[in-house]
Amino acid sequence: MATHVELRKLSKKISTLIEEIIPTINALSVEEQQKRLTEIAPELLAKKGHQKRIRELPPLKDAVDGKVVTRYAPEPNGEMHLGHAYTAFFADYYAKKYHGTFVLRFEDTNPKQERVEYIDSHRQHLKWLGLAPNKEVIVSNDMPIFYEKAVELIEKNYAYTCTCSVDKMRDLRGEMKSCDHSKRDSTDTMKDWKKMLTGDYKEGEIVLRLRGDMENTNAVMRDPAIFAIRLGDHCIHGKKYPVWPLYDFAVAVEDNLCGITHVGRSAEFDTRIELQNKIRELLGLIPHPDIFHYARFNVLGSPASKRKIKPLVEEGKVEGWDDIRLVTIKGMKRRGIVPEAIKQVIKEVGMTTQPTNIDWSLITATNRKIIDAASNRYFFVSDPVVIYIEDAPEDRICKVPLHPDDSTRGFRKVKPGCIFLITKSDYEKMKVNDEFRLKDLYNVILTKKKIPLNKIASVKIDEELKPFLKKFPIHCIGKYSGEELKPGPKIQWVIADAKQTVAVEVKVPGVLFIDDTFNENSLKIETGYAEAGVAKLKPDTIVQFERYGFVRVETKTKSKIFVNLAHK
RNA sequence: GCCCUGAUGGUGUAGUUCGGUCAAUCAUUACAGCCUCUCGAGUUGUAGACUCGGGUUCAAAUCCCGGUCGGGGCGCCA
Repeated sequence: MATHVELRKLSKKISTLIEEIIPTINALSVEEQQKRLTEIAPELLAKKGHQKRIRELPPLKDAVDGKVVTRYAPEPNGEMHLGHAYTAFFADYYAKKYHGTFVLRFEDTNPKQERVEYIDSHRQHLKWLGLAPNKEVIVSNDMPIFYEKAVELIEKNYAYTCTCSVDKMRDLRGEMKSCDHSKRDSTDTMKDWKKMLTGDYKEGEIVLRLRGDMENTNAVMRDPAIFAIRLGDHCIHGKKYPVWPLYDFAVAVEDNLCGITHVGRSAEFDTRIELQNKIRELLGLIPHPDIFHYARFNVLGSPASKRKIKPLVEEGKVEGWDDIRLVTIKGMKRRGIVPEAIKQVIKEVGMTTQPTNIDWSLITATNRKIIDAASNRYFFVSDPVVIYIEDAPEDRICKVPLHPDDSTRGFRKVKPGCIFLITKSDYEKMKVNDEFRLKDLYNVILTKKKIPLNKIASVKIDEELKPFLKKFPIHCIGKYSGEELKPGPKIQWVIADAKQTVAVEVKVPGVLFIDDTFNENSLKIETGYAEAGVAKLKPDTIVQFERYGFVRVETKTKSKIFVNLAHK
């Protein structure tokens, strides 16, 4: 009926017919029904094909190919996090989609907050993410223009200076009443404005207000301040400018200067559109950009806001802004989340207008699929236990592929002896007489548990090995039981020899917050040994420790290598 | 308090503009099978949702009215 509109008039008759015929059909057996259907309409029997689609973001309103200008406009007052990446991604995505321009704009109009290092940090992280602005703008460089526009508003009497306190003004705005200053004319305002610029007023004593509408239901329209005195040292301009534009004024003018056609931003700004449009109208700076909104983007247990992270950094509850539990770009990079995964997740979540609380599993699952094919495999034994293998074949070389699905990546070769390290949890699961396989090597039957090596007469241990073996209190004995590959547990191992292993320390990230309370156990350190090849890996390499997880190499010292667990 | 905004499985999304193809998409998650010399990847299957109450209609996730709940704003922050 969706396609055959003409049938809709007959809908009553049709439903009657349907009801009449249903009992007849139901009386038939399933086979019978299938047979009949094949005769009448075989296409209905075909299974609906499930296609994996690549999700595309919705088209932009009024977008003209080649003319779209988007922006990512962070304030350089903190580290870039997932929320920033979200905005930057859309700006980049739509600029590319419509062959337009992506502007990176630093909104550095609060001298006390901004830092040059953050400007740099945003640039670098964008690059790392593969988001490429075509143009960069630093808002504070346009201060002369802002002053010019302020004078224009004052001359037209669209603005007035006001010395009311913040508290008083808050009350007045609540009551929808103007203050006495609003009655002053443009000559008085101009005098004050000049005094503001020459330093005759102190910080906090006076602001320039827009003549808005004190009775507007949208409270931001009630004579908002648009310029204020700020005497701090600006990171680029020092003390050159005593008076600074406030957010809405700066954005309204700057969007026009940059020729921005489409703005994506998070929904907390939606009430400001009216104000920014009004400012532009008063100054004749038309057209307005189109705004598309999306809601805040949260990761469950990992706050993104500076407000929440800063205390953690200061109290030392996290290692810094690049802590691997955080969703700062730095942190995710260190953890081993790759740019493509971040972008895929952002695209998948899309531009919903309701606040989202995505789970880390969405990020880790996406990341895992991307890095799986590119990550070499290594054996790692955490919390090791020593096992001595009786009758172990001597003088053999073990050759293991670096990747199970891609032999072109090469192999790692080791010469095993008869003493190995295996993971304690594997050991604990096994009983005496259980058979298991040292993966890629041979089968072993566990013969004795908890036997110190020096109590076994048949074991001869190199003097050289003794100090190394002392570190492991639990020992056990196994017996070689053939080469044949058969079902059953296959466990990872490394050779018990300081020269053929490397000590590894793994940082294991957990969830930072559980129901809004800080999780004291959110970071765990695990130690163990990996095969020697791991020692040669360069920092920033991502590999998989088999049956353990994907890890990113962080740093190394002569005797130890430090890695971060990205995820299982 | 006033003003925006939103509500689809545990989580994230598609579908809502313009009612019928929705017996609701894709993914994540959990479990199981296959495959695999990893507990990874791949693959197959199973589980799980239209916020509630009314209304309109032959037909409502979709339209209308009311309730509930969530998020945000009301700065000399951005």
